[in-house]
Amino acid sequence: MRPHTVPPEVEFSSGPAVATKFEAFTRLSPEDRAALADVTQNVRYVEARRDLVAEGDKPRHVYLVLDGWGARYKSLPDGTRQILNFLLPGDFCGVSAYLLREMDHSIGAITKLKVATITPDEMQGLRQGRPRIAEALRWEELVSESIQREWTLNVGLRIAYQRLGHLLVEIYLRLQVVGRASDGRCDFPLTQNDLADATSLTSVHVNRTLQELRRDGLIELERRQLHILDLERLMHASMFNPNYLHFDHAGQHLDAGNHA
Amino acid sequence: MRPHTVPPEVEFSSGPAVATKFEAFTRLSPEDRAALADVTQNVRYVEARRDLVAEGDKPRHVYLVLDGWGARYKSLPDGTRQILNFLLPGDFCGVSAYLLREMDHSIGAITKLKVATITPDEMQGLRQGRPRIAEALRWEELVSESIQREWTLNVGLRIAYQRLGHLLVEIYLRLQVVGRASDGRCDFPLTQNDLADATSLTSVHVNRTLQELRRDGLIELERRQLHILDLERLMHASMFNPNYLHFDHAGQHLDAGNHA
DNA sequence: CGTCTGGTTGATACGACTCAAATTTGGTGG
DNA sequence: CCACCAAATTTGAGTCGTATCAACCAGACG
Repeated sequence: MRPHTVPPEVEFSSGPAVATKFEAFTRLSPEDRAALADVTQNVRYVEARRDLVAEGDKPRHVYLVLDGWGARYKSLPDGTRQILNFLLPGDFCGVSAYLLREMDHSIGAITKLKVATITPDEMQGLRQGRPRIAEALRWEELVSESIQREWTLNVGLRIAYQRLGHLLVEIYLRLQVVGRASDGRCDFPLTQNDLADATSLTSVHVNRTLQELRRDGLIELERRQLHILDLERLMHASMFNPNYLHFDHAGQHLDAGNHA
Repeated sequence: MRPHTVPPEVEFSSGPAVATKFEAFTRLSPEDRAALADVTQNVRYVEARRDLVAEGDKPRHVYLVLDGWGARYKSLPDGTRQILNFLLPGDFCGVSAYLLREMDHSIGAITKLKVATITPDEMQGLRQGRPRIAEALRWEELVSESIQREWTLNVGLRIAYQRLGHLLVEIYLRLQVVGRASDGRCDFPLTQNDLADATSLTSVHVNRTLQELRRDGLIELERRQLHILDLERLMHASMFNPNYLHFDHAGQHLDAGNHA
């Protein structure tokens, strides 16, 4: 166990997260991987709790999260804030946003964030030259839309206990697919306040509900480390159906016929 | 005023909804319009309250709503249902879904639905041959993602009064952009039950909240007709910021240079 | 003319919020 | 290495928005 003076954005290792994730959809050739590595040269860091992009900005770049956690969020005039999704290592954002005049939401860093800055032109080149990556990018967008739908349902239909459980499972599975989680364990840099903003609960209620989840032997959560003690049971308790994540290698048929 | 024996899916007229909507983003050439008309030859009808596609289905076609209202929705094992978005005339669905093994949600008809069935190949052709339409399709997807985010926020952050108000405004503006609404008036085939499923309220509470909105002189709603009496005030009351709809002709720069 | 769907009303219950304060944790500097 | 501080977590008490349950009503339809 690492000393808790180490910042939470410490790297888990296991290669570039995007490539690992894309393998949940298709199989990449060495050339595909090289092309991905190519466009991720331009790195930028954002300090924890600072914004990467703000609502109202003109979208210019595509970003790829290399390390750290971010969040899409939106604020209301009355000061309330809704986290719309978390950005985890391997997640793209703003793939086509350059078509819009201005951002309709903000993106902030939860931990210190390491992102690759990619130009629309580079994306275009990637798409034209590497058809499998083009498909994987499309797939990623579909998954991200699906996640957004599931979040709508999550805040709409589930009570606090299931809602939090559902969120924990989703984060765990998404980290697992990029090689950042295993054995029920993962880094978990979110404060109870973040969880509150993501689940539309108050931090007080999040606190009490987490205690319930702990009391029921479903999770341990301390020192920014999450340990899911019984994934099956937690999934059941929170009515979690993993189908919406589409981590099912649906694009494997693309493997054949491309040896370039 | 039409007699109320006429079914709610009666056509408002004003040309193909998609083309009208795309004009909120870019300017289409006659050839663009012809290409759009070309791929919408294959028409299918779905009776009110039947499903167009069900969760678990293998996605095969792209659909374009020509007339009538539909809804994306998701059900939970406990029988509750969340409407995730409404499909209005001019809305595409499943543009890239063929990449996925199975649907993660269902799409049902609210009223009798008239949809065009488009094959992925036809979409591909449209994209390659008509760059402006390709961009408009991309724009449409971005808007639809943005709407989904706003719904997450809507059910998460707003209280019943604002939440319903917000939904009514959104629907009105979306209908307006396809020429199906004006002067604060539009068809409104949703039952209070549908509104409940869309806002994550109970139909009882929807009923009481609609009465409040009426009492405050913001809306009239009867005989499947919505009349927004004071759009400005309703928008203000529900903290409605139209930026997320991106009806701002962001793609007008594409107009020039294409005379084909 | 009975049936059905959708809308309306009333009474009661509960999940989550609010407000307020105390306690713990992690980081910082003397 | 300990004192100090800010941020995060925890606890308690009271309140409120919305759900639940249960009737009842109105118009559309066969």
